[in-house]
Amino acid sequence: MPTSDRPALTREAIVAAAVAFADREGLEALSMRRLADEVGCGTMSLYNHVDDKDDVHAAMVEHALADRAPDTDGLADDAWRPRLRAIAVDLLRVLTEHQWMSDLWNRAFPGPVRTALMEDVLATLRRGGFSPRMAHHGFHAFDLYVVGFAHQQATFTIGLEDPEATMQAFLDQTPAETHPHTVEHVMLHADDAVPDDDFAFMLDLLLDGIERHRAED
Amino acid sequence: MPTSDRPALTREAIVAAAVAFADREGLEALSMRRLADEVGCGTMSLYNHVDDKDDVHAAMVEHALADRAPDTDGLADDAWRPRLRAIAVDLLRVLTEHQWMSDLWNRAFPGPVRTALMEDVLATLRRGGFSPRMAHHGFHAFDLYVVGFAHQQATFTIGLEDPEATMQAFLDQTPAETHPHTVEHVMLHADDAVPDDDFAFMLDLLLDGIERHRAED
DNA sequence: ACGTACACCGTACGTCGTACGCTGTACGTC
DNA sequence: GACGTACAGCGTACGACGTACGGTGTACGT
Repeated sequence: MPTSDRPALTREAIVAAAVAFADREGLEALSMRRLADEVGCGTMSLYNHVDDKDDVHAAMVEHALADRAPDTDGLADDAWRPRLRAIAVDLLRVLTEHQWMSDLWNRAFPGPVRTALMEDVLATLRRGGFSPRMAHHGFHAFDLYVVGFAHQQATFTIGLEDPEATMQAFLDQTPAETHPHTVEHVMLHADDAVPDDDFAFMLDLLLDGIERHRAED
Repeated sequence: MPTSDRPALTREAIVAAAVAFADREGLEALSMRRLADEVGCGTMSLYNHVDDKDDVHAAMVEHALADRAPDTDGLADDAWRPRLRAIAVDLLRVLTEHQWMSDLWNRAFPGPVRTALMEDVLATLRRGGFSPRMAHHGFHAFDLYVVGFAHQQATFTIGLEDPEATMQAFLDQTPAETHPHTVEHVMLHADDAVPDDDFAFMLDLLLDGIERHRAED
């Protein structure tokens, strides 16, 4: 059992493998045994670099969130609206690239990377002229919107193995006579496949709403 | 092994027991074995009335959602704003009474009760003068807000076994010099324990935002 | 040359969801 | 009454899971 001549087991390597695996096979397929196979080590060897599965989850969020790169070049410090928009669009990109992230968002303990994002949003609001109380509300609304949207997208797009059949099953159980508006709604989903439109609408709803309260408290 | 002289095993009884158990011990503590113990039958007997665990989850959501009772008495059909507000407040009540629901919301296949809620919200918007497209957007924003808020509340209030210590651990790892706004934000959480304020703020943000788009498309 | 520390991992325990097949009762048909 | 069938209930078993524990070997400070 040589301990050298192997690439050396690292926390970073483990977490990166976990992210890659979850991207490929989904979060619920990720077990400590499969992760060890992926890394190429015994199952229990993982525990030399990781506390437990929750620790892996938290580290995965941090790892994936690390390539966040909001495009705020040339934006003034107090240009809170375009800044928040850039942060939101970029965050949605990361959340979309890693479908498992929204699941973990509220479960995993926030690390430094997530905290930096938090500070970023809050600082943007405060520099934009919002009071601490309004920045508080704005932050929560922002978080809710972006992550919630990504979560819905993830569960509806990927969570279902056969979206077409699932939608048909849903329509079969909701007669148009008693649920005309629901059927109409589902049809809108079937027609245009543009969730980008939804996201932009909700984001503007949020930003517009916040702006109206900028002077308060 | 008498099959009678026992209260008779029913799908309803199983689901009700599952809801009660999850309310008491949490969703992750709910296993098919423990549920069987709760009901007072063998584990596999459950499967005579239930497809699998996912089926139990979906039925739990339907069961809990069934005592929804929005206070819309005396409200005009086209009074969409107070109607939506009443629906939201009532839905939040149900989601708060059953902390596990927001977890299952996007996972469980929607049954007739959930569909009725959907139809209720959409009909309210359409009767209020919104176009199909705007009702579509409004519905999603509504869903996102209410369930997302409940989800955050549930994971932060109950998900943590020791909220006090967890918050302190978070503060310990985020120095005030580098993250002044984050610390400020967390302090606001510690000071006033009024999430009602947060919910009302976000709900009005949403309703105000929607109202501005009532004439469109 | 020896002691210690520690990365690695084989084994094992208690849990999970559920497939399978056996039981015994209830009931429709003569 | 006798018999056949259907079906609710459940004991057992299988393959997964997270992870506690203890052994084993290498590397390194002395």
